[in-house]
Amino acid sequence: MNNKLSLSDILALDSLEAAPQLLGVLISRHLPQGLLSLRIVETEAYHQNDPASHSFRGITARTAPMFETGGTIYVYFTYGMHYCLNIVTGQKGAGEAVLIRAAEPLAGLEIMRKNRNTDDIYKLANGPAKLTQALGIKDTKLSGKKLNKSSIFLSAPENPIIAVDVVVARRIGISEAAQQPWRFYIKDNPFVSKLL
DNA sequence: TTCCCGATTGTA
DNA sequence: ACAATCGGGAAC
Repeated sequence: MNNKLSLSDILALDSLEAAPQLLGVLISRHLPQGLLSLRIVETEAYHQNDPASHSFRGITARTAPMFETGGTIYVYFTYGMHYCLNIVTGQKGAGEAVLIRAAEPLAGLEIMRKNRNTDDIYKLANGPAKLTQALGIKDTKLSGKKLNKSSIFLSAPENPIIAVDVVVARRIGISEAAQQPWRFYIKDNPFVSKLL
């Protein structure tokens, strides 16, 4: 792994390569109430040749953003009540994305506490739908928008994650048949979604 | 048009 | 362990 890659370089990678590289990267959102910022600590890779991926069956109205160029945002609605945020990676037409599963809150804590209705900092964004709640994402309007050209943007970390601190694990919430070790998280980080 | 189920979370 | 809750996509 190479931590000298720029963000745009990372977004151009295959999702399996990009997912671990996105650990430690800062994700932020500008809201009228203020700036929210978090450090990504857990990701999962999805790609077109992957039965568990929404892109597996091709382009639809919902999944079209997954087939856009790296840096596009893909937001989907699930379980009748939750939204999850993905960062599309790779080339246009590839159908790849990285699900942001958990992050460490850095700025805008009071706004996130209000959005999540909890004071526990460890529970603000330790799950994909908790993260979107913390960020105030309540619909799929951001899906198809570009990072850094919308309210959501990424920025390089001051202290990049080193490869030895990245743990590889099975994805969560995926049927057994499609299980693959395509989840990545920062070792011993207390803001990850689960301890397995 | 009908039916099944999910890249989850909070509560019992 | 399980209900909540509804849109997407496959099947009819």
